[in-house]
Amino acid sequence: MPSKCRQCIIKRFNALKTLTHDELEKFSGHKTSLVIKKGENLMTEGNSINGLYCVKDGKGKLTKLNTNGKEQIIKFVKGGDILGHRSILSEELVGLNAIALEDMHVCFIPKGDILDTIKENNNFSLNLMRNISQQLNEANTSISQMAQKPVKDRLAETLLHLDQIFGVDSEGCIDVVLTREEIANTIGTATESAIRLLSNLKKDGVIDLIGKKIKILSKSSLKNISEGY
Amino acid sequence: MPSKCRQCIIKRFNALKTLTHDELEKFSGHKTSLVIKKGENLMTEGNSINGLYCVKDGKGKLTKLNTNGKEQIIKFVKGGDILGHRSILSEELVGLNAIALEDMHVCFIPKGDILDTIKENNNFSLNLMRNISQQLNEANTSISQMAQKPVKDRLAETLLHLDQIFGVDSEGCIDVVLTREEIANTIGTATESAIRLLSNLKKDGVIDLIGKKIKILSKSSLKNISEGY
DNA sequence: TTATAGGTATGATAAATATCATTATTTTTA
DNA sequence: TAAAAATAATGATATTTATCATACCTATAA
Repeated sequence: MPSKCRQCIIKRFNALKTLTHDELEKFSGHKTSLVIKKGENLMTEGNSINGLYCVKDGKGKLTKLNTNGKEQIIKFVKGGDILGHRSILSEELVGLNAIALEDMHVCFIPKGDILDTIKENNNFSLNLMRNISQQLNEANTSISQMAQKPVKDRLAETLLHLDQIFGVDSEGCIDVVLTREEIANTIGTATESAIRLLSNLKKDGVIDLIGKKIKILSKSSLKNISEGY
Repeated sequence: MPSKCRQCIIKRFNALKTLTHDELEKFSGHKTSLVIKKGENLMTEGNSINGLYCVKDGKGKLTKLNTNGKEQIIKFVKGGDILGHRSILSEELVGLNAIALEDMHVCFIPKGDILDTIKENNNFSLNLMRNISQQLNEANTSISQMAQKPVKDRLAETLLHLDQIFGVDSEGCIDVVLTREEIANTIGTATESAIRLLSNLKKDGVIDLIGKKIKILSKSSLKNISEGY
């Protein structure tokens, strides 16, 4: 049985925090809870959806398939993130794939409820807008880095970014499991190149590699590398 | 003397089209008209502003300065574009430089008026959100292309994009004057590489180079090249 | 357990791209 | 207008990155 939105801890971390008691009750009544198994798609490029997804827990990746068939990872998501905002603004199709990196719990809130709330609750609109706007800002930074930084710098940048998003586990490793290919698809390089550069960073004592897990040994070194030193 | 917002043709092309007669009158009364000379900054990375800019005419570029001091062009702007939305959503600093590629006429509308309108006019909010959301979508596509396409493909893509944004002049050339360095800073490559690739495209009869101006001779060829063929 | 597959690692080589150098051309300034 | 500065073009070379080949793990299933 799905829990109440009012009791959901996640609502504190996103635009939902501006909702009134009544608005939360309405969402609760209309929402659908779903489980996305590791490897499954929550959203698929080119499909249409009719509402917002609110991620309760689990980790995922947002990807784009290139004309050459290669996957580009655009962004990582986790609990508290809201997906599918484009569907409530226009009839346009979904632009990205959302794929679970581990089992995810997600709530789906239908478009109608969201649009009603946008009309009635000004703070909700502003928060949603702020969220999209911040994503745009991050995307712009990303464009600049992809265009101008060499692969080594982008890898360093990405490791710091993953650390910041997902934190570390009890062993001090970045708390997300990615294949080398996924790392390569994030920084935009060949898998072999990503592997080679990771090995170099390990040889230089900047990181440690424990199976697929990555442990950052020196953030300051990574920061320097990411800036070209 | 500044003209009335109500009479401004530009308002038809952006979120301002949703404004009521009274709202337009209010904007008219509070707005500032300004002229940005070629090469001058309308916004500067790291500064703060307190309102929205609405571009009446003229062309500009949005850029980001990298840690290595290199300019990355993120987006081109022209009449009808709205800049500075982040300033009305949060106190955060401007993330991009807006620089005039030719003399621009711009109106500045103070934050207060915009926020009032967002509260009162739901369609205005939705349109603004839609605008930002579309920019995010374009940015995501851009990340993917920067990360995965070779320079030649990105150049072809960019030429088609410039044609689409700015159209052509009476001679059939893309109607914007960019230096080779600016083209290089758009696609993320060295100026010499951009020059070389442009020369190749000319040799292959895909484009013509007339001074700084570029004339597309075969859109379909460019499209193919942009997709890796 | 052994086979099998998917992922990781590393070397050799090829291709793409940057850098440096030099000359031409255009634009700006005095 | 001539001189200076900025931009454009092109060659030679160095560096970065991709591709191909192969070997090595590690998890999973027969």
